[in-house]
Amino acid sequence: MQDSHTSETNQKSIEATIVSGILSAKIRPGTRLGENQLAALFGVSRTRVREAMMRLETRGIVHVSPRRGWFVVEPSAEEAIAVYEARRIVEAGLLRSMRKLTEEGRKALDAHLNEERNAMAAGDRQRLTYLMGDFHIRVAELSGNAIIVDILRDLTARTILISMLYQSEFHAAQSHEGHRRIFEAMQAGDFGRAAALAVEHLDEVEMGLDLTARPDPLSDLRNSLSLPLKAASAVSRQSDLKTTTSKEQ
Amino acid sequence: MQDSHTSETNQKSIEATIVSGILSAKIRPGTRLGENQLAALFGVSRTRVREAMMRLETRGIVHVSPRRGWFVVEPSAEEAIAVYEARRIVEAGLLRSMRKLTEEGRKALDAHLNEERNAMAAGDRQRLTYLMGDFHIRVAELSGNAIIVDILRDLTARTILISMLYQSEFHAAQSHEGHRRIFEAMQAGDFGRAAALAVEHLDEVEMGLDLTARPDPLSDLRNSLSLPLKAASAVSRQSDLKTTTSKEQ
DNA sequence: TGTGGCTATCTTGCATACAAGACAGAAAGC
DNA sequence: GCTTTCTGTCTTGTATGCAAGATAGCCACA
Repeated sequence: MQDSHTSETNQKSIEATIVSGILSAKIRPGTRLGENQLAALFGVSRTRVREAMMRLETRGIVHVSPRRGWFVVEPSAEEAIAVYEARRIVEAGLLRSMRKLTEEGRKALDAHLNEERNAMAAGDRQRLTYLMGDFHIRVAELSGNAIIVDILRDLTARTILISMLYQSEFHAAQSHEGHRRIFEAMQAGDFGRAAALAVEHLDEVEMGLDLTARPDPLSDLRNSLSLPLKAASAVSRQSDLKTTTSKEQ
Repeated sequence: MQDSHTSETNQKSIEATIVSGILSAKIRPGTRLGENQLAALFGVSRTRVREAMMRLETRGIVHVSPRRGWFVVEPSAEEAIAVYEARRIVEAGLLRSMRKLTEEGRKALDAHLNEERNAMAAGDRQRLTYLMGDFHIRVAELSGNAIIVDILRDLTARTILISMLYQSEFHAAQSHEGHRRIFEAMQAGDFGRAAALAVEHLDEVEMGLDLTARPDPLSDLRNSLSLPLKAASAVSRQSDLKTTTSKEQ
């Protein structure tokens, strides 16, 4: 893929490499990302690694446990629900805002669905995971709105982490069918239906999760004893303005 | 407002202070944010300031001009359009996803609309700018989804920067009326209509912009010649005693 | 065997030092 | 007077050093 880790690596590539690794299900939730390790891997100093980590933290991809290290986030069940909810909101809004599917867009999605089919036939689960997420990013790209694309990319990355934690079986065929139907509605110019189908599709995937399965079997014990380790799931980043009281939890 | 800049300041507060300053229209687009200046203001070293800047950069709030400094973003006309588009997508999706308005929520919005009225009566433009943006954040807060709230907060901050650049007149009454109607639809439980009204409202505000007015009349010339410079018109720094106010651009 | 405490080591947190680019203003040349 | 060049200063870019917390393992001891 990338030309090893020559001195060429600019700082953005650390970020991109990690996100890419998550999107393609090569990096698991909870993976420790040591500053020294990454610095050595990318041939830079800790300073640049830290900058990348800070950026990834604001994107909700990693979190830091003070003096212990950086970890790929392990979304809690509550966070998982919030991510799916956010995706439904954004994706439905996105589809509903569309007015027509360009020929170019039609081709892109069609090609993508073919890739999904091929990966299913080949039984390549890792690639399937990547493709299932990528479909939604491709839809976002059709809007031409970079802001929305970025938002959905990060949400998709989190979604993949969630499925690595809570998804017991992988219903690829079901997801593919969902994508196919969304595409069909878009092709028919019925974006309201496409939006409804997208919501339905995300609901299905969310329903396929076992949110009672704890990522860390001891997490509730830890939490009740307030013994931080892993999971530190406390509120991603709240409020630049009026934090007020809602610390609840 | 905030308890000065005691040694207590943690790094998040740099971020929060700047975003808050933008949301309340106290920081103008293009403002230079020198690392040394901020470090002195907050009583920390440049390291922490840089971390905050990096985070704000990923949030689309500031950008860095290599070896020249950090600046509050000055969205281009194209970016402005993208921001409004993104807001329409997210806010419409959000409203449409709602099922009911709780009594608590109704009270919060009602109180907010009262604040808008008061500020209009008082003619406090800066506060009005803040309130007009805050309405949308409050709506997002009703969803209870922190992800959506964060997204909309950042988009709102950018919106305020955009209006400071391109909005010649401030149609506060019109915006207030838009908010009132959205609230009314929500109260009636008609969230589809609320979403449509929100889109309409954002359209109106966007239409009120003069996107042909360049933030810097020379920017295109500068860009084409890659001659960066920007005098950060007025206000920006208080450190030097140079009295030569830039009388020409 | 089990328990408590100590220490060595590894981690990030943060500040600082220095390098290098960008700019402004003086100086030089015409 | 006008332009060009040079140089000093200011800015960020990056690495590194040191402090301090967290952890694991060892050892003493009951």
